[in-house]
Amino acid sequence: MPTGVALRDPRQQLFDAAARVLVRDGVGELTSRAVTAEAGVAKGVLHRHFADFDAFLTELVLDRIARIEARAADLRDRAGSGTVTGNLTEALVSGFDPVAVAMIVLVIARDELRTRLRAAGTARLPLVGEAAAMVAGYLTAERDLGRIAADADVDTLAPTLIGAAHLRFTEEEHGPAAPEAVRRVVEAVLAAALR
Amino acid sequence: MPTGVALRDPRQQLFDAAARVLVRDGVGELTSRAVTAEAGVAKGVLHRHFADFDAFLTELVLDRIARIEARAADLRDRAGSGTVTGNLTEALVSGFDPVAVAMIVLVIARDELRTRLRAAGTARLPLVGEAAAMVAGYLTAERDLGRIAADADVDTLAPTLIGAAHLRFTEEEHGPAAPEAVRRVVEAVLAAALR
DNA sequence: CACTAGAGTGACCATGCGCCCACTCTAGTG
DNA sequence: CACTAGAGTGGGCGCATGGTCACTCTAGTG
Repeated sequence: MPTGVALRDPRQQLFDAAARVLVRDGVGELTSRAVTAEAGVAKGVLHRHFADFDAFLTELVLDRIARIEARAADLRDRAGSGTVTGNLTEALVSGFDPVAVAMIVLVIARDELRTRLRAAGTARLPLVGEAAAMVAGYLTAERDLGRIAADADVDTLAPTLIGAAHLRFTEEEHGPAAPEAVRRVVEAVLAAALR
Repeated sequence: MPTGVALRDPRQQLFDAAARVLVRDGVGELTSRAVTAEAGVAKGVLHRHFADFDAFLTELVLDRIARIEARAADLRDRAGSGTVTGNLTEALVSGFDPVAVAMIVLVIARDELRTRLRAAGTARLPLVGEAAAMVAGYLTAERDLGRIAADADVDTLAPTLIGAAHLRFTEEEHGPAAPEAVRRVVEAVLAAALR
């Protein structure tokens, strides 16, 4: 069924399809065929818009990173209001949604992807690194406001929170957020800093 | 070059070869061909000793879990001597060696593997779950000895420590242990419990 | 209204995977 | 010393993957 009609935003359409496949079927099923089929387009579309499949995946991850960065401002604006524990729990729960977790798993699983992402300027483990920076920024703001201990080691606390929360979600196997468990983790890590 | 001579412990030989390939070349290169080539045996050997490749991988992970469990007793025996922080740092650094990290990455990457491992009775994320149980046991012992706060939430602290430490190593990309970073994580998480 | 540049299509290709199995060799048996 | 059960070998099969490209259709142009 050949069509000459242009798709609307084929790149984003493919990104969304890939996210659906990833969350629904897992990394093992994330193939170029599965993505294009899910998007309802021919295989050729992907290769017209991306150099190769790994380039597509790289841009997919970078696209998600951009969204996380957009949310970073939100968390930082919360500094000073509500409770530190509550703000962090909410940010971690909403930040590590099933798609974000699947994306992290994807990066872990695909060796090649890490190389390309590093070439794209995203050092360390992407998504996690961005998320840690976001949390560190918030914690610094709270510290400046005197709401957490002045000697709190922000640069250690941030990746610790992310790591522990990340594991929680990985363990849950892409399941729905478990805010209670995340809140306990946040409380445990910040217990000393909050006094 | 056909040989009828029996190999010595071909299963363990293949396990070791797989670990080498995994650490050296990454998950993407861990194929049945690569493993048997690394072991210096023909492809057929693997299929004589294991039903299929995923069964081999499953047993590989279970083999590593057994080693971790064997080390659990060591950590628990340390309760009461040295420092809590030091004991945990050492256990986490030696426990999350490159092979263990690669093994966790392998489990994350292979959807099929998780299903099989669960069927084998290993619930949650294997290796991580075992390690958390090990740390929880140690922390409980220290709490009974009065060396950490009586109200410390051991069951939250343990997976938090594992998660944060795990991320450290994943970020480092199978690199050598970074005891300093791990020690800071341990101190941050236990700061309140140690008062 | 003829023309064309651009976008989507899908049969096809090479590659590499897990797996099979006819075969060879050896060590043990009586 | 003939026989055989068992273990290791490796060419090759079927399949799914990522990638190619001659083709078709459409929207826009002068």
